[in-house]
This record gives sequence, structure tokens and C-alpha cells, in this order.
Amino acid sequence: MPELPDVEVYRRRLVDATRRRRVDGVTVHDTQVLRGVGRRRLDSALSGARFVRTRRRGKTLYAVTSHGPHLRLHFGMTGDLVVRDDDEEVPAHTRVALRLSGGRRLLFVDQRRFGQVGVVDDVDDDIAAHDLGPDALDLDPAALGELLHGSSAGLKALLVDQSQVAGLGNIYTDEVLFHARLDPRSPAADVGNAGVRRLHRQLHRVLDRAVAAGADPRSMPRGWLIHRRTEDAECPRGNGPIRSFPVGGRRGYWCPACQDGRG
DNA sequence: GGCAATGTTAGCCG
DNA sequence: TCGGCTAACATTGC
Repeated sequence: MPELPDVEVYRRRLVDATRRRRVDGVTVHDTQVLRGVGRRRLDSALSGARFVRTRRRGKTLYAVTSHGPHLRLHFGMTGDLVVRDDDEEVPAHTRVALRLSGGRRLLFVDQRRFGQVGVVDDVDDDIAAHDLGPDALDLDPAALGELLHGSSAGLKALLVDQSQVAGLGNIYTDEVLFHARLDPRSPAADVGNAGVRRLHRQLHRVLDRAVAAGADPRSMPRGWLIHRRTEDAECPRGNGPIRSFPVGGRRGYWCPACQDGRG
């Protein structure tokens, strides 16, 4: 799940949960998700801190403290951020718990443990170190056009490349391309200016709508591809069967009848 | 049992 | 150098 909309939902949850509260300490249940820190350093770095603002770049979330270090979270394939009162039981697969003042905990839950919890001294340095491109929602149509037309990669391959655009993963790339009616397999550079504009518009429409749905697919419109990610499923527009194709070691889904490429 | 699943990363190849 | 592919990471569910 954790692509841009999910992480944006987690960001808002973190802001709500930590407002006017202090981190009293950190409990690490599983050190495997720690990145670049041990449990002692994570605890000492955050104990007593307040989060003064947050930043999200693509799928990476930062909670900024007044003097650093800052908390860095990446949710991998199955990461989640949940809030519990101290007297409530923690969910299965809770890996790290931030104990907050006022009897509440912010929990990093991650079944498959591909997620990452760490601290960084400087957010911009960390973004550079991970070679993250601009956030998908920060690209204006001109910048998006330049990105596409300057690339020799396939359209979907380009969009899921975090160093080019940060935030899109397998699911939402397919969704956006479906609504923009673009062929995911076509060369990015072949997308015409009308296609670039559609892509830009749908990028915002789909991601904003997904955030509004709390990133829960069940709350997303019935006409979305996300409900039909199966070979031979019926296209939501009724135009024909959904097909799949391989991209970067996973499967993409699209409607060949709707998504005719060009623009 | 086999296979695929939203993530990143390293290594290989052309 | 770049793009694309594979495997690895860990776990679950069909």
C-alpha cells in the first residue's frame, strides 16, 4: 500500500497524534527496521523532542524536531503508522513505538519488515543521499513534459523510478495512466503535449482523491482500475478486458482499448 | 507446494 | 551512462 497517498495519510496522522505532545521515549520491538541507528541512539535522539513540522518527499516521511536529529520513516511494502493509547494493546507486527506525553503511542507497524525507521541530521541531505526526484505533486506541466521528453525509458518505468519522480508505485502509476488514457509501455518521450497535460491533471486528481479516501481502496470510486487489477477483468469503462504486462519485476495492469498511447 | 504481492537496493548485461 | 532485468530482503494468502 504505501505509495504517496498512503504516506500522506500517515503524515497527517502523525501531525494529529503528536500535536502539543513530547516524545517521552522510543521502544524498539524489532531492530531490523532500524536504518543507520541502534535502539539506544534512536531513543536518545528523540527522547524529549517535539515534532515542529513534517515533510514528505514521495514515499519518505520526515518528522522534524527543533534542533535535530529528525525522524525518518519509510514504509516499504507493508508499513503502517497507527496511534494507540497506552492502555491499549499494540497491533501485531508493531516494530517501533514512540511513547508520547499524555499517555499515547505512535506505532510503526510493518508485517514484512521492509520498512525503515531512522534519524537524519538534515532532511535535504537525506533526500539527496537517496537520490529522490521531485515529489509527484510538485511537478508542474512544463517540468513533467521535460522529464518525459528527456527520457529514453518506457512511460511506466519512468514514473515508478523514484529518482525521476518520487511517490508513485505500481498501483497508482497504473491508476493515473488509466485515467490519462496513456499506454504504459510506450516510450515516455513519445507522449505528446496533450498527453502530458492529461497526465499532469490526472496525477493530481487521482492522488488527491486517494488521499481524501484515506488511501483505502474500498473508499475509492467504483470506476477506478484499482478494483480490477486482474488479467481479463472488465475495464471500468466497459471498453474491453484488462491486460497485464511485466514492468521492473512486477505486473502492471491496463486497458489496451482505453489507453491507446500518444496524446 | 508454488506463486505473487503495494517497497528499495545491488549487481549484471547490452 | 542508461535502461531493463534479476535476485534478495520477510511474510502472508490464494
